[in-house]
Amino acid sequence: MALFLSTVLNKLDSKSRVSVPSHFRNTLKNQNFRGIIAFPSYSNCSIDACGINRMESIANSLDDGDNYSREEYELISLYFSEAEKLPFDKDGRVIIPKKLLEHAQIKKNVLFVGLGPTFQMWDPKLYNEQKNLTIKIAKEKKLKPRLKPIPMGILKEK
Amino acid sequence: MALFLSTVLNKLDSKSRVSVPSHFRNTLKNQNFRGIIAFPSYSNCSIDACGINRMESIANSLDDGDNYSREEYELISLYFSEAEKLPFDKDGRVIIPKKLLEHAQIKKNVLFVGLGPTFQMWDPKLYNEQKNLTIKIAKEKKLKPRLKPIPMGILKEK
DNA sequence: AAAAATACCATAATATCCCATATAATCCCA
DNA sequence: TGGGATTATATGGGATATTATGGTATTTTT
Repeated sequence: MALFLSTVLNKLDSKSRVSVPSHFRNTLKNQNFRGIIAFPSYSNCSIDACGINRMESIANSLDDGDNYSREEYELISLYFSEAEKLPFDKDGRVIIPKKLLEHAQIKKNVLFVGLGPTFQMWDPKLYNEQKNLTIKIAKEKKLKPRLKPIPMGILKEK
Repeated sequence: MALFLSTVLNKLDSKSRVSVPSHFRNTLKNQNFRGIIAFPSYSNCSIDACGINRMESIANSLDDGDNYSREEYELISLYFSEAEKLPFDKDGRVIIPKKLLEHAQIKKNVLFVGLGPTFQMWDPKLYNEQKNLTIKIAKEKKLKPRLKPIPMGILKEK
């Protein structure tokens, strides 16, 4: 499975092109389509993206059966309708459609944010705000991720 | 499962490279990626690290289903965004990104500390302080180590 | 023909590979 | 068991390849 990690800042040029970070490209190397799938995030001002294999497996699971409630089904359908297939050029860049740029309020810089199975593209400033909010909420609610990269036992020592 | 033990001091060179201790490398030998995953520790000034298999299993559990609240999901996503995939070069070294070096205040020396399923990278001086603090607190509270020197025991405790 | 999309090229910065050496660990045989 | 020989490891530096990014040319669309 694809695993997108870390965050990288790249520039949007006058033709709405950006380099997709090379390690993201490597992660996508043996997928059925040389490029990315991108669509507006419904929960915030960012662009969601992933490789095509993920979309295909979602499509399959949509097809075979009753995995989803009606509402989920509708939501996923919406994704498909708004998703764009963005191929890499020779240098590993993609052209980001105007619609998506507007949704994410991206002008000059594109922040690629790895989220594991997917990644997002953000305006750097908006991302910082979102990130701070997430941390603030986590602190207020005393959230700890149940799944920690460091074992519970060791942390509790401190 | 990977098992990292003991403590090793290595040097950071002018290109931000360090040798990962050879026995750590051996521990990672049959993982899906020849290198390490590293991210800022959220509880102190060190770099947390592990093999990719651990991250993949976290990514999978993120993906399949409703295990998480929205806030938890966002928090875990933050970890992915701050994690770096650091491949070994031919000689078993990794390049540590500037961000991580700053977080851990590492300049010249890197202390590798095995923690069982994961390990950490420290500035030696900071590690000593942390260690002394831990010991001091343990004495004050008259804690006795319930834990055995074999980490499996430690983990099962909790 | 004009505009838009696509392919192609150039370059500076960066990361990667490759080799050389010093040090430490291991082996092997008397 | 000792101690030289051999191998593995850590670390430095130079050469090479990638990457990000800008721009120009070519094709396609309208």
